[in-house]
Amino acid sequence: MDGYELMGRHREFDVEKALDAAMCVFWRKGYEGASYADLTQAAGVERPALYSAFGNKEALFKKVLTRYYERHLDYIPVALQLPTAREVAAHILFNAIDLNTRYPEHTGCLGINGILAGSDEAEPVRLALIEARAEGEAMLLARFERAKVEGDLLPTANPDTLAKFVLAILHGMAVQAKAGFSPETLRAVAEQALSAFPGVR
Amino acid sequence: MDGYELMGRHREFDVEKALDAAMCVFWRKGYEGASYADLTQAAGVERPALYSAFGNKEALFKKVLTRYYERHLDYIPVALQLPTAREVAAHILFNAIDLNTRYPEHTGCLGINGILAGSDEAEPVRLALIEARAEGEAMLLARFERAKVEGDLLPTANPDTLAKFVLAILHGMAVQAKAGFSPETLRAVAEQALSAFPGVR
DNA sequence: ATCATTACGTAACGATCGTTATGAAATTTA
DNA sequence: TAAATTTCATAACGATCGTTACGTAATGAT
Repeated sequence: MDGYELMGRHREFDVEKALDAAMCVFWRKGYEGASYADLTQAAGVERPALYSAFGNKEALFKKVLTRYYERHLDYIPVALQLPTAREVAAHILFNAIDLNTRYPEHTGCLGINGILAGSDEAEPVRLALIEARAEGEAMLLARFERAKVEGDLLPTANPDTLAKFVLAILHGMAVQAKAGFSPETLRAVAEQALSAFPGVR
Repeated sequence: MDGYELMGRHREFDVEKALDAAMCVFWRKGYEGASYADLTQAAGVERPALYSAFGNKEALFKKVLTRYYERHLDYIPVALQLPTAREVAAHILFNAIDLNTRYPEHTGCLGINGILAGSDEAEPVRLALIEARAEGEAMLLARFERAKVEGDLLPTANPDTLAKFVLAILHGMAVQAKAGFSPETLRAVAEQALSAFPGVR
């Protein structure tokens, strides 16, 4: 299908750039806090153009969410391949700090910012965010279970609790980043958390 | 002023019950996710009655927030009076778990649920929530500094980092409660966090 | 009993929400 | 060059948002 030219007028805006613009808006304001006026203005595109390219607001958000995981949470699969559970946890925490504070105009985590509260209409999106979060937890749990088999986690360690603990810190730092915490401050929090991580120091 | 009867028609609804009803709605849906239709329906009161009693939506939310701190976060001042820093942290974490999971229809923490994202119009409320969070942190920090003076925190301990770490867990558990975590699961997370707490075991 | 004052329910306000009908402009196909 | 197809910008849709006139009912003060 490559090189095949569709009949009809060509799209005049860059779909990738429009998605990135929408991501910034959703990241800062959450799903419901972001209006279509915000989205079209950020993308520099009229309303019907966004609809024809991505569908409605919910569909657009889900595309953005997928993009967010691919483009900004790509450090997670990388972290999961590190040799020890402790290194995995440290890598995830420190990269999250960078992500949560890198862009001053949209701090915290896109995947968490919309997960807490909203109207009933936004419930499907909240559930999607909850599910995405759970998938990340499942991956981390699987990695910690492997670590137990491989011996770099003690037999007394509980991989499930450990995964949930690391993610609790992750979510807590996302909240604190939204409250204006600096990366240096968050780093101290992460290191304190890692001191609770079982295994050789 | 007690027993003094104001001129004019008497209020027919219970202000306290209306505030509690509004609290439930804000707790579940956040500030922006809660509509005035939701609030009036929950309170069983017509719109102008809410306005005349509490002012506009923002003023109502702030009254509810104050009430939330008084009625549901009252375990914090209690915790701060416990003899050791470790007991303070444990008391706060375990009571937060109970609060975050006690009401299935509005899980998590009212003070956190509205703190992450919203439209520009909701920014004043977000800032108020951020400030309230910071006040709690300041109280915990002061308590940990006292603990260092009193010797139940080692001289090498960093009270500021420790306070922020405990609150990171607190915020993280609020997110996880919103994601459906059971109190038992959250308790395991909290205990894992406490294992990172310096001092005698 | 009359007036002043407050709360009540109804009903509506302008603004914004997400969404879409519509016709002109642009491009490929034939 | 004419037909087919797609995108474009304008403009509007109905619904809901937070907020408030407005007229009536109820109470305290005189």
